[in-house]
Amino acid sequence: MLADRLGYLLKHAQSAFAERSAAALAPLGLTGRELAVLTVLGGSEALAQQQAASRLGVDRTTMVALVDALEAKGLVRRGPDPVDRRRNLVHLTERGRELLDEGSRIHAEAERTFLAALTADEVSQLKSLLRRALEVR
Amino acid sequence: MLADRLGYLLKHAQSAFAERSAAALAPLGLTGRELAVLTVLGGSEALAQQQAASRLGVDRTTMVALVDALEAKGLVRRGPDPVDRRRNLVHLTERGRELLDEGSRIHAEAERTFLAALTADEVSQLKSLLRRALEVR
DNA sequence: GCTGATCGTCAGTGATACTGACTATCTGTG
DNA sequence: CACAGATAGTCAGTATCACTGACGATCAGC
Repeated sequence: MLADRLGYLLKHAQSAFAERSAAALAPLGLTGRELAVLTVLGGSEALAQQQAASRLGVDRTTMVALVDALEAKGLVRRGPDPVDRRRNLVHLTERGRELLDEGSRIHAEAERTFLAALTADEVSQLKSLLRRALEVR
Repeated sequence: MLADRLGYLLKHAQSAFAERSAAALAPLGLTGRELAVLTVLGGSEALAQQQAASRLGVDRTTMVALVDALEAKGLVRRGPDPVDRRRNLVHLTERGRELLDEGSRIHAEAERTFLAALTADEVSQLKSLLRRALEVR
């Protein structure tokens, strides 16, 4: 049975949610990936591109284009790392933090509607199961 | 927190599992997508390409290349549909059914090792939650 | 002060999926 | 029966995405 196969379920859940989330974020001019970068950068201190990339699980060459796009929109700015000049520290701008807040709100809302068939308990169960499956590797 | 975001969890679970499953299937000369096609075709009667595509959730133009590859490997064969000559009915060959059986075994095994951190109950819980989230749309 | 490693960047590549157009065929209407 | 519109499979072109390999700049250890 196809619908019992993990690969099928994950792939379709992922793509369906990505589509819904992209549509919800479009009015902000943000993609889901860009919001994810803002989220990573929203922590206490600025990160080098590579650090941001590894937290996000993307390649450092992919991060270049993501930061390019965000910088072009004025949401982040690259700055030199005083202690290691190979690195760019990426900071959120004020506008970047605004969009991060607004985007997070929208993302949470998209999650709720996507998982409308599940109770709040089941949602956290689902996330916890996925997290545990991922943590092992 | 990034690891709480559904999109992040789904994307990484999907790609990690796809990678593992592809590696496990490689000795058979099959990709995960090809095995999925064989699975869909493994039902009681032959399907037209479009029917197979919609059950799999892929585009009909994508199915063309998938069937091309499987036919080149001798695992399926295209035949005319006697009642609608626009359609190709796609049948499993004997070898195709052998590889479907072997591939299903390997896929199940890959699923078990991928979800090794979860109990059997939790695995079916996870699948059932994903299935319910998908069924709504 | 050298050697090897790391960071950001860029060009090129491969996989994936889609759109649009085309042919052949079917279906329904008159 | 004839014709219009819809559908199946195919193909070319395009967009996205992520990766590899290379490069210059910089760092760290001996």
